[in-house]
Amino acid sequence: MRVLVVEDERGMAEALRRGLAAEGFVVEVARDGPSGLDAARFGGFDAVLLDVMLPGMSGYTVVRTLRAEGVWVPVLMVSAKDGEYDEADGLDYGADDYLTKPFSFVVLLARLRALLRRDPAPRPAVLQAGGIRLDPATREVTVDGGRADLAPREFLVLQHLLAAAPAVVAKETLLSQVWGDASDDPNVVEVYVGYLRRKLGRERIETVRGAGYRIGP
Amino acid sequence: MRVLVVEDERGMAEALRRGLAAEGFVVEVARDGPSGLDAARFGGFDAVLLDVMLPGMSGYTVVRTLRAEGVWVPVLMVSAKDGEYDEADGLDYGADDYLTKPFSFVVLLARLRALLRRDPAPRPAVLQAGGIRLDPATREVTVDGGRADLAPREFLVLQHLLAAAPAVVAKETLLSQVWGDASDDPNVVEVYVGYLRRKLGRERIETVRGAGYRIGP
DNA sequence: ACCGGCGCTGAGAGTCCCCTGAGAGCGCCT
DNA sequence: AGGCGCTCTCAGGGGACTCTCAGCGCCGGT
Repeated sequence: MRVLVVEDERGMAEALRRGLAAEGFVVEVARDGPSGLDAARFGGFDAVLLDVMLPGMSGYTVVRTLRAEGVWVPVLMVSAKDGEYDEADGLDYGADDYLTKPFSFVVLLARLRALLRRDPAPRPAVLQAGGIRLDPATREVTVDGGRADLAPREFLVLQHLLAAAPAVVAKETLLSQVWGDASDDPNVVEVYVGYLRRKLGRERIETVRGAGYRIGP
Repeated sequence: MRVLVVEDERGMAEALRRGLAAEGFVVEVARDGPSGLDAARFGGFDAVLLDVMLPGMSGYTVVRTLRAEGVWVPVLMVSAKDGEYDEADGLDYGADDYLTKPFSFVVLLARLRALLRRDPAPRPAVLQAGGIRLDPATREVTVDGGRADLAPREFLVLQHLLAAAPAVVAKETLLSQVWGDASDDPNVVEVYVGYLRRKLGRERIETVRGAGYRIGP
Protein backbone atom coordinates (compact mmCIF):
# COMPACT_ATOMS: atom_id res chain seq x y z
CA MET A 1 0.00 0.00 0.00
CA ARG A 2 1.42 3.35 -1.05
CA VAL A 3 0.59 6.37 1.06
CA LEU A 4 1.34 10.01 0.33
CA VAL A 5 1.96 12.27 3.33
CA VAL A 6 1.57 15.99 2.65
CA GLU A 7 2.95 17.83 5.67
CA ASP A 8 5.31 20.77 5.93
CA GLU A 9 6.36 20.40 9.53
CA ARG A 10 9.57 18.34 9.49
CA GLY A 11 9.16 16.52 12.80
CA MET A 12 5.60 15.46 12.15
CA ALA A 13 6.34 14.34 8.60
CA GLU A 14 9.25 12.24 9.77
CA ALA A 15 7.24 10.66 12.59
CA LEU A 16 4.48 9.71 10.20
CA ARG A 17 6.91 8.32 7.69
CA ARG A 18 8.55 6.06 10.27
CA GLY A 19 5.30 4.99 11.90
CA LEU A 20 3.57 4.10 8.66
CA ALA A 21 6.64 2.39 7.26
CA ALA A 22 6.75 0.24 10.39
CA GLU A 23 3.17 -0.82 9.62
CA GLY A 24 4.19 -1.92 6.16
CA PHE A 25 3.14 1.11 4.13
CA VAL A 26 5.31 2.58 1.42
CA VAL A 27 5.44 6.29 2.20
CA GLU A 28 6.31 9.36 0.20
CA VAL A 29 6.35 12.86 1.61
CA ALA A 30 5.50 16.19 -0.01
CA ARG A 31 6.27 19.42 1.85
CA ASP A 32 3.91 21.97 0.34
CA GLY A 33 0.49 22.26 -1.29
CA PRO A 34 1.40 22.41 -4.99
CA SER A 35 3.87 19.51 -4.90
CA GLY A 36 1.39 17.49 -2.80
CA LEU A 37 -1.33 18.11 -5.38
CA ASP A 38 0.98 17.02 -8.15
CA ALA A 39 2.04 13.86 -6.36
CA ALA A 40 -1.57 12.96 -5.54
CA ARG A 41 -2.56 13.47 -9.16
CA PHE A 42 0.03 11.30 -10.79
CA GLY A 43 1.65 9.24 -8.06
CA GLY A 44 -0.83 6.36 -8.04
CA PHE A 45 -1.19 6.33 -4.26
CA ASP A 46 -3.72 4.23 -2.37
CA ALA A 47 -4.37 6.99 0.13
CA VAL A 48 -3.31 10.54 0.99
CA LEU A 49 -2.68 12.04 4.42
CA LEU A 50 -3.21 15.73 3.96
CA ASP A 51 -2.36 18.54 6.34
CA VAL A 52 -4.56 21.62 6.15
CA MET A 53 -2.01 24.36 6.84
CA LEU A 54 0.44 24.10 3.99
CA PRO A 55 2.78 26.51 2.23
CA GLY A 56 1.64 27.53 -1.22
CA MET A 57 -1.84 26.06 -1.15
CA SER A 58 -4.13 24.94 1.66
CA GLY A 59 -5.19 21.33 2.10
CA TYR A 60 -8.77 22.38 1.40
CA THR A 61 -7.77 23.64 -2.02
CA VAL A 62 -5.75 20.53 -2.72
CA VAL A 63 -8.62 18.14 -2.03
CA ARG A 64 -11.14 20.30 -3.86
CA THR A 65 -8.91 20.49 -6.90
CA LEU A 66 -8.35 16.75 -6.90
CA ARG A 67 -12.05 16.02 -6.77
CA ALA A 68 -12.82 18.58 -9.44
CA GLU A 69 -10.31 16.81 -11.67
CA GLY A 70 -11.92 13.45 -11.05
CA VAL A 71 -9.20 12.02 -8.83
CA TRP A 72 -10.89 9.83 -6.22
CA VAL A 73 -7.98 8.63 -4.11
CA PRO A 74 -9.06 8.39 -0.45
CA VAL A 75 -8.01 11.52 1.45
CA LEU A 76 -7.57 11.75 5.22
CA MET A 77 -7.21 15.35 6.33
CA VAL A 78 -5.16 16.20 9.39
CA SER A 79 -5.39 19.60 11.00
CA ALA A 80 -4.67 21.62 14.08
CA LYS A 81 -7.95 23.44 13.48
CA ASP A 82 -10.58 21.76 15.59
CA GLY A 83 -13.49 24.05 14.86
CA GLU A 84 -16.55 22.04 13.86
CA TYR A 85 -16.96 24.11 10.71
CA ASP A 86 -13.36 23.51 9.65
CA GLU A 87 -13.99 19.81 9.92
CA ALA A 88 -17.31 19.97 8.08
CA ASP A 89 -15.73 22.07 5.33
CA GLY A 90 -12.89 19.64 4.83
CA LEU A 91 -15.30 16.76 4.46
CA ASP A 92 -17.62 18.66 2.16
CA TYR A 93 -14.73 19.64 -0.08
CA GLY A 94 -14.27 15.95 -0.71
CA ALA A 95 -12.06 14.60 2.07
CA ASP A 96 -13.10 11.17 3.29
CA ASP A 97 -12.05 11.60 6.88
CA TYR A 98 -10.72 14.33 9.16
CA LEU A 99 -8.46 14.07 12.18
CA THR A 100 -7.61 16.81 14.65
CA LYS A 101 -4.10 17.29 16.03
CA PRO A 102 -3.00 16.05 18.41
CA PHE A 103 -4.18 12.60 17.42
CA SER A 104 -3.43 9.06 18.48
CA PHE A 105 -1.35 7.12 16.03
CA VAL A 106 -3.44 4.04 16.74
CA VAL A 107 -6.55 5.90 15.64
CA LEU A 108 -4.82 7.23 12.56
CA LEU A 109 -3.93 3.71 11.52
CA ALA A 110 -7.42 2.39 12.13
CA ARG A 111 -8.96 5.20 10.10
CA LEU A 112 -6.48 4.65 7.30
CA ARG A 113 -7.35 0.97 7.21
CA ALA A 114 -11.06 1.80 7.20
CA LEU A 115 -10.53 4.05 4.18
CA LEU A 116 -8.44 1.53 2.30
CA ARG A 117 -10.93 -1.29 2.63
CA ARG A 118 -13.74 0.73 1.06
CA ASP A 119 -14.12 0.55 -2.69
CA PRO A 120 -12.35 3.57 -4.08
CA ALA A 121 -15.31 4.77 -6.12
CA PRO A 122 -16.74 7.78 -4.42
CA ARG A 123 -19.03 10.13 -6.24
CA PRO A 124 -18.41 13.82 -6.46
CA ALA A 125 -19.65 15.85 -3.55
CA VAL A 126 -21.48 18.09 -5.98
CA LEU A 127 -24.07 16.51 -8.25
CA GLN A 128 -24.15 17.67 -11.82
CA ALA A 129 -26.13 16.63 -14.90
CA GLY A 130 -28.02 18.16 -17.77
CA GLY A 131 -26.91 21.70 -16.99
CA ILE A 132 -28.07 21.44 -13.38
CA ARG A 133 -25.69 21.70 -10.43
CA LEU A 134 -26.64 20.75 -6.89
CA ASP A 135 -24.47 21.02 -3.79
CA PRO A 136 -25.82 18.87 -0.93
CA ALA A 137 -23.62 20.66 1.60
CA THR A 138 -24.67 24.22 0.86
CA ARG A 139 -28.09 23.33 -0.60
CA GLU A 140 -27.40 25.44 -3.62
CA VAL A 141 -28.89 24.72 -7.01
CA THR A 142 -27.93 26.39 -10.26
CA VAL A 143 -29.33 25.92 -13.76
CA ASP A 144 -26.95 26.97 -16.53
CA GLY A 145 -25.27 29.22 -13.99
CA GLY A 146 -28.44 30.88 -12.73
CA ARG A 147 -29.51 30.30 -9.17
CA ALA A 148 -32.72 28.34 -8.52
CA ASP A 149 -34.60 28.61 -5.26
CA LEU A 150 -36.07 25.28 -4.21
CA ALA A 151 -38.26 24.17 -1.32
CA PRO A 152 -36.86 21.32 0.81
CA ARG A 153 -38.99 18.64 -0.79
CA GLU A 154 -38.23 19.86 -4.26
CA PHE A 155 -34.52 19.82 -3.41
CA LEU A 156 -34.69 16.20 -2.30
CA VAL A 157 -36.50 15.03 -5.39
CA LEU A 158 -33.96 16.78 -7.61
CA GLN A 159 -31.09 15.34 -5.59
CA HIS A 160 -32.27 11.81 -6.22
CA LEU A 161 -32.86 12.41 -9.90
CA LEU A 162 -29.36 13.87 -10.29
CA ALA A 163 -27.69 11.12 -8.29
CA ALA A 164 -29.26 8.51 -10.53
CA ALA A 165 -28.68 10.34 -13.82
CA PRO A 166 -28.76 9.28 -16.56
CA ALA A 167 -30.84 6.41 -15.22
CA VAL A 168 -34.60 6.58 -14.95
CA VAL A 169 -35.97 6.87 -11.41
CA ALA A 170 -39.30 5.20 -10.68
CA LYS A 171 -41.97 7.08 -8.78
CA GLU A 172 -42.01 4.31 -6.19
CA THR A 173 -38.29 4.80 -5.64
CA LEU A 174 -38.77 8.49 -5.05
CA LEU A 175 -41.67 7.79 -2.72
CA SER A 176 -39.62 5.45 -0.57
CA GLN A 177 -36.42 7.52 -0.64
CA VAL A 178 -37.92 10.98 -0.23
CA TRP A 179 -41.24 10.32 1.47
CA GLY A 180 -40.25 7.12 3.27
CA ASP A 181 -43.24 5.11 2.15
CA ALA A 182 -43.46 3.47 -1.24
CA SER A 183 -47.18 2.84 -0.87
CA ASP A 184 -48.13 6.51 -0.86
CA ASP A 185 -50.12 8.07 -3.65
CA PRO A 186 -47.72 8.57 -6.58
CA ASN A 187 -49.56 11.73 -7.54
CA VAL A 188 -47.55 13.71 -5.04
CA VAL A 189 -44.42 12.89 -7.04
CA GLU A 190 -46.05 14.13 -10.23
CA VAL A 191 -46.96 17.35 -8.50
CA TYR A 192 -43.39 17.91 -7.30
CA VAL A 193 -41.90 17.12 -10.67
CA GLY A 194 -44.30 19.73 -11.98
CA TYR A 195 -42.98 22.27 -9.48
CA LEU A 196 -39.39 21.47 -10.45
CA ARG A 197 -40.12 21.81 -14.14
CA ARG A 198 -41.63 25.20 -13.50
CA LYS A 199 -38.45 26.34 -11.72
CA LEU A 200 -35.77 24.59 -13.77
CA GLY A 201 -37.31 24.60 -17.21
CA ARG A 202 -39.87 22.26 -18.67
CA GLU A 203 -37.45 20.13 -20.71
CA ARG A 204 -34.98 19.53 -17.90
CA ILE A 205 -36.92 16.60 -16.48
CA GLU A 206 -38.09 14.01 -18.92
CA THR A 207 -41.08 11.75 -18.33
CA VAL A 208 -40.61 8.12 -19.23
CA ARG A 209 -44.15 6.88 -19.39
CA GLY A 210 -44.77 3.80 -17.28
CA ALA A 211 -41.26 3.95 -15.80
CA GLY A 212 -40.53 7.23 -14.04
CA TYR A 213 -38.47 10.35 -14.61
CA ARG A 214 -35.02 11.19 -15.87
CA ILE A 215 -32.76 14.25 -15.96
CA GLY A 216 -32.17 16.11 -19.17
CA PRO A 217 -31.56 14.91 -22.70
CA MET B 1 -31.80 8.84 1.66
CA ARG B 2 -32.84 6.33 4.31
CA VAL B 3 -30.88 6.25 7.54
CA LEU B 4 -31.16 3.80 10.40
CA VAL B 5 -30.46 5.13 13.88
CA VAL B 6 -29.63 2.49 16.49
CA GLU B 7 -29.69 4.20 19.88
CA ASP B 8 -31.30 3.19 23.14
CA GLU B 9 -31.30 6.53 24.89
CA ARG B 10 -34.65 8.10 24.15
CA GLY B 11 -33.61 11.74 24.12
CA MET B 12 -30.63 11.23 21.86
CA ALA B 13 -32.58 9.04 19.46
CA GLU B 14 -35.33 11.60 19.20
CA ALA B 15 -32.88 14.47 18.68
CA LEU B 16 -31.16 12.57 15.89
CA ARG B 17 -34.45 11.63 14.30
CA ARG B 18 -35.60 15.24 14.19
CA GLY B 19 -32.28 16.69 13.10
CA LEU B 20 -31.77 14.21 10.30
CA ALA B 21 -35.37 14.47 9.17
CA ALA B 22 -34.94 18.24 8.96
CA GLU B 23 -31.99 17.63 6.64
CA GLY B 24 -34.15 15.54 4.40
CA PHE B 25 -33.24 12.06 5.53
CA VAL B 26 -35.87 9.42 6.03
CA VAL B 27 -35.10 8.06 9.48
CA GLU B 28 -35.97 4.87 11.31
CA VAL B 29 -34.98 4.12 14.88
CA ALA B 30 -34.07 0.83 16.57
CA ARG B 31 -33.69 0.75 20.35
CA ASP B 32 -31.46 -2.27 20.97
CA GLY B 33 -28.72 -4.32 19.38
CA PRO B 34 -30.64 -7.29 18.01
CA SER B 35 -33.42 -5.25 16.42
CA GLY B 36 -30.86 -2.84 15.02
CA LEU B 37 -28.97 -5.71 13.47
CA ASP B 38 -32.15 -7.02 11.93
CA ALA B 39 -33.15 -3.67 10.54
CA ALA B 40 -29.67 -3.08 9.08
CA ARG B 41 -29.75 -6.49 7.45
CA PHE B 42 -33.07 -6.21 5.67
CA GLY B 43 -34.12 -2.59 5.81
CA GLY B 44 -32.33 -1.43 2.69
CA PHE B 45 -30.84 1.63 4.36
CA ASP B 46 -28.26 3.91 2.78
CA ALA B 47 -26.39 4.33 6.07
CA VAL B 48 -26.51 3.27 9.73
CA LEU B 49 -25.81 5.40 12.79
CA LEU B 50 -24.81 2.94 15.46
CA ASP B 51 -24.40 3.55 19.17
CA VAL B 52 -21.85 1.35 20.95
CA MET B 53 -23.57 0.85 24.29
CA LEU B 54 -26.76 -0.98 23.46
CA PRO B 55 -29.07 -3.38 25.30
CA GLY B 56 -28.86 -6.95 24.12
CA MET B 57 -25.82 -6.65 21.89
CA SER B 58 -23.04 -4.10 21.63
CA GLY B 59 -22.53 -1.94 18.57
CA TYR B 60 -19.20 -3.65 17.99
CA THR B 61 -20.96 -6.99 17.71
CA VAL B 62 -23.61 -5.56 15.44
CA VAL B 63 -21.14 -4.18 12.94
CA ARG B 64 -18.93 -7.25 13.08
CA THR B 65 -21.92 -9.50 12.43
CA LEU B 66 -23.08 -7.38 9.52
CA ARG B 67 -19.66 -7.49 7.88
CA ALA B 68 -19.33 -11.21 8.48
CA GLU B 69 -22.64 -11.66 6.67
CA GLY B 70 -21.47 -9.59 3.74
CA VAL B 71 -23.64 -6.56 4.43
CA TRP B 72 -21.64 -3.49 3.39
CA VAL B 73 -23.96 -0.66 4.28
CA PRO B 74 -21.92 2.33 5.54
CA VAL B 75 -21.81 2.38 9.36
CA LEU B 76 -21.04 5.42 11.47
CA MET B 77 -20.42 4.46 15.09
CA VAL B 78 -21.28 6.86 17.87
CA SER B 79 -20.00 6.35 21.37
CA ALA B 80 -19.41 7.92 24.74
CA LYS B 81 -16.16 5.95 24.95
CA ASP B 82 -13.33 8.16 23.81
CA GLY B 83 -10.44 5.83 24.46
CA GLU B 84 -8.20 5.57 21.46
CA TYR B 85 -8.44 1.79 21.49
CA ASP B 86 -12.23 1.84 21.58
CA GLU B 87 -12.19 3.95 18.46
CA ALA B 88 -9.62 1.79 16.72
CA ASP B 89 -11.59 -1.33 17.65
CA GLY B 90 -14.81 0.05 16.23
CA LEU B 91 -13.13 0.88 12.95
CA ASP B 92 -11.36 -2.45 12.74
CA TYR B 93 -14.58 -4.35 13.33
CA GLY B 94 -15.87 -2.81 10.13
CA ALA B 95 -17.31 0.59 11.00
CA ASP B 96 -16.55 3.24 8.41
CA ASP B 97 -16.37 6.15 10.79
CA TYR B 98 -16.42 6.78 14.52
CA LEU B 99 -17.69 9.78 16.43
CA THR B 100 -17.28 10.48 20.13
CA LYS B 101 -20.07 11.93 22.25
CA PRO B 102 -20.59 14.74 22.69
CA PHE B 103 -20.36 15.56 19.01
CA SER B 104 -21.31 18.48 16.83
CA PHE B 105 -24.35 17.87 14.68
CA VAL B 106 -22.71 19.78 11.84
CA VAL B 107 -19.81 17.35 11.88
CA LEU B 108 -22.15 14.37 12.07
CA LEU B 109 -23.92 15.58 8.94
CA ALA B 110 -20.70 16.21 7.05
CA ARG B 111 -19.40 12.76 7.96
CA LEU B 112 -22.68 11.17 6.95
CA ARG B 113 -22.54 12.90 3.59
CA ALA B 114 -18.93 11.79 3.12
CA LEU B 115 -20.01 8.20 3.73
CA LEU B 116 -23.01 8.36 1.43
CA ARG B 117 -20.85 9.78 -1.31
CA ARG B 118 -18.81 6.61 -1.36
CA ASP B 119 -20.92 3.90 -2.90
CA PRO B 120 -22.61 4.43 -6.22
CA ALA B 121 -25.76 2.43 -6.77
CA PRO B 122 -25.14 -0.76 -8.73
CA ARG B 123 -26.58 -0.68 -12.22
CA PRO B 124 -28.34 -3.65 -13.77
CA ALA B 125 -26.50 -5.19 -16.67
CA VAL B 126 -27.09 -4.03 -20.23
CA LEU B 127 -28.73 -6.63 -22.44
CA GLN B 128 -27.39 -7.08 -25.93
CA ALA B 129 -28.11 -9.45 -28.81
CA GLY B 130 -28.61 -9.39 -32.55
CA GLY B 131 -27.63 -5.75 -32.94
CA ILE B 132 -30.11 -4.66 -30.28
CA ARG B 133 -28.97 -2.99 -27.05
CA LEU B 134 -31.27 -2.50 -24.10
CA ASP B 135 -30.27 -0.67 -20.93
CA PRO B 136 -32.73 -1.36 -18.10
CA ALA B 137 -31.39 1.59 -16.07
CA THR B 138 -31.76 4.34 -18.61
CA ARG B 139 -34.49 2.50 -20.47
CA GLU B 140 -32.69 3.14 -23.67
CA VAL B 141 -32.99 0.86 -26.67
CA THR B 142 -30.77 1.13 -29.71
CA VAL B 143 -30.80 -0.87 -32.95
CA ASP B 144 -27.48 -0.77 -34.80
CA GLY B 145 -26.77 2.48 -32.99
CA GLY B 146 -30.09 4.16 -33.78
CA ARG B 147 -32.45 4.99 -30.94
CA ALA B 148 -35.80 3.20 -30.72
CA ASP B 149 -38.71 4.57 -28.73
CA LEU B 150 -40.69 1.84 -27.01
CA ALA B 151 -43.88 1.77 -24.95
CA PRO B 152 -43.62 0.13 -21.52
CA ARG B 153 -45.17 -3.17 -22.59
CA GLU B 154 -43.06 -3.35 -25.68
CA PHE B 155 -39.99 -2.70 -23.56
CA LEU B 156 -40.83 -5.56 -21.22
CA VAL B 157 -41.38 -8.04 -24.03
CA LEU B 158 -38.09 -7.10 -25.66
CA GLN B 159 -36.31 -7.32 -22.33
CA HIS B 160 -37.41 -10.91 -21.85
CA LEU B 161 -36.54 -11.89 -25.38
CA LEU B 162 -33.06 -10.40 -25.03
CA ALA B 163 -32.48 -11.95 -21.63
CA ALA B 164 -33.28 -15.36 -23.05
CA ALA B 165 -31.36 -14.91 -26.33
CA PRO B 166 -30.45 -16.90 -28.25
CA ALA B 167 -33.03 -19.28 -26.83
CA VAL B 168 -36.60 -19.43 -28.06
CA VAL B 169 -39.21 -17.94 -25.71
CA ALA B 170 -42.69 -19.47 -25.70
CA LYS B 171 -45.74 -17.24 -25.88
CA GLU B 172 -46.97 -18.74 -22.64
CA THR B 173 -43.70 -17.76 -20.97
CA LEU B 174 -44.07 -14.19 -22.12
CA LEU B 175 -47.69 -14.15 -21.01
CA SER B 176 -46.78 -15.25 -17.52
CA GLN B 177 -43.67 -13.06 -17.20
CA VAL B 178 -44.92 -9.88 -18.82
CA TRP B 179 -48.66 -10.11 -18.33
CA GLY B 180 -48.61 -12.19 -15.17
CA ASP B 181 -51.13 -14.72 -16.41
CA ALA B 182 -50.21 -17.61 -18.67
CA SER B 183 -53.83 -18.37 -19.50
CA ASP B 184 -54.46 -15.09 -21.33
CA ASP B 185 -55.13 -14.98 -25.03
CA PRO B 186 -51.76 -15.52 -26.76
CA ASN B 187 -52.84 -13.15 -29.51
CA VAL B 188 -51.77 -10.16 -27.44
CA VAL B 189 -48.19 -11.44 -27.61
CA GLU B 190 -48.40 -11.67 -31.38
CA VAL B 191 -49.67 -8.12 -31.50
CA TYR B 192 -46.78 -6.83 -29.40
CA VAL B 193 -44.18 -8.75 -31.35
CA GLY B 194 -45.72 -7.07 -34.37
CA TYR B 195 -45.25 -3.64 -32.77
CA LEU B 196 -41.63 -4.46 -31.96
CA ARG B 197 -40.89 -5.67 -35.46
CA ARG B 198 -42.28 -2.44 -36.85
CA LYS B 199 -39.96 -0.41 -34.63
CA LEU B 200 -36.82 -2.57 -34.67
CA GLY B 201 -36.93 -4.07 -38.14
CA ARG B 202 -38.92 -7.04 -39.38
CA GLU B 203 -36.08 -9.57 -39.35
CA ARG B 204 -34.90 -8.79 -35.81
CA ILE B 205 -37.43 -11.10 -34.17
CA GLU B 206 -37.72 -14.54 -35.60
CA THR B 207 -40.87 -16.66 -35.36
CA VAL B 208 -40.39 -20.32 -34.48
CA ARG B 209 -43.66 -21.82 -35.50
CA GLY B 210 -45.30 -23.82 -32.73
CA ALA B 211 -42.61 -22.83 -30.20
CA GLY B 212 -42.36 -19.08 -29.78
CA TYR B 213 -40.01 -16.24 -30.67
CA ARG B 214 -36.28 -15.66 -30.75
CA ILE B 215 -33.98 -12.70 -31.23
CA GLY B 216 -32.38 -12.46 -34.67
CA PRO B 217 -29.50 -14.59 -35.91
C1' DA C 1 -52.26 -29.19 -54.72
C1' DC C 2 -55.26 -28.80 -50.92
C1' DC C 3 -56.58 -27.94 -46.26
C1' DG C 4 -56.32 -26.91 -41.37
C1' DG C 5 -54.39 -24.17 -38.21
C1' DC C 6 -51.01 -20.99 -36.62
C1' DG C 7 -49.53 -16.46 -36.91
C1' DC C 8 -49.97 -11.50 -38.64
C1' DT C 9 -52.15 -7.10 -38.90
C1' DG C 10 -55.32 -2.85 -39.22
C1' DA C 11 -58.81 -0.63 -36.86
C1' DG C 12 -61.07 0.95 -32.99
C1' DA C 13 -62.66 1.32 -28.22
C1' DG C 14 -61.49 1.60 -23.60
C1' DT C 15 -58.19 2.21 -20.00
C1' DC C 16 -54.99 4.32 -17.33
C1' DC C 17 -51.11 7.31 -16.92
C1' DC C 18 -49.69 11.75 -16.32
C1' DC C 19 -50.33 16.84 -15.97
C1' DT C 20 -52.34 20.79 -13.95
C1' DG C 21 -55.05 24.33 -11.36
C1' DA C 22 -57.38 25.07 -7.23
C1' DG C 23 -57.50 24.98 -2.57
C1' DA C 24 -57.07 23.28 2.33
C1' DG C 25 -54.08 22.50 6.34
C1' DC C 26 -49.98 23.57 8.77
C1' DG C 27 -46.10 25.90 10.77
C1' DC C 28 -43.32 30.01 10.99
C1' DC C 29 -42.36 34.77 10.89
C1' DT C 30 -43.68 39.43 11.35
C1' DA D 1 -53.66 37.86 14.26
C1' DG D 2 -52.42 37.92 9.74
C1' DG D 3 -49.52 36.75 5.94
C1' DC D 4 -46.62 33.65 3.70
C1' DG D 5 -44.37 29.54 2.07
C1' DC D 6 -44.59 24.70 1.94
C1' DT D 7 -46.91 20.34 1.45
C1' DC D 8 -50.34 17.59 -0.03
C1' DT D 9 -55.09 16.17 -1.87
C1' DC D 10 -58.47 16.24 -5.26
C1' DA D 11 -60.73 16.24 -9.65
C1' DG D 12 -60.83 17.05 -14.55
C1' DG D 13 -58.88 16.52 -19.03
C1' DG D 14 -55.91 14.96 -22.72
C1' DG D 15 -53.41 11.72 -24.90
C1' DA D 16 -50.51 7.63 -25.05
C1' DC D 17 -50.94 2.94 -24.50
C1' DT D 18 -53.23 -1.57 -24.25
C1' DC D 19 -56.07 -4.98 -25.79
C1' DT D 20 -59.81 -7.19 -28.49
C1' DC D 21 -61.64 -8.53 -32.68
C1' DA D 22 -62.04 -10.15 -37.22
C1' DG D 23 -60.16 -11.20 -41.50
C1' DC D 24 -56.32 -12.73 -44.15
C1' DG D 25 -51.85 -14.94 -45.37
C1' DC D 26 -48.84 -18.48 -45.09
C1' DC D 27 -46.69 -22.75 -43.41
C1' DG D 28 -46.62 -27.64 -43.09
C1' DG D 29 -48.69 -32.04 -43.51
C1' DT D 30 -51.12 -35.29 -46.37
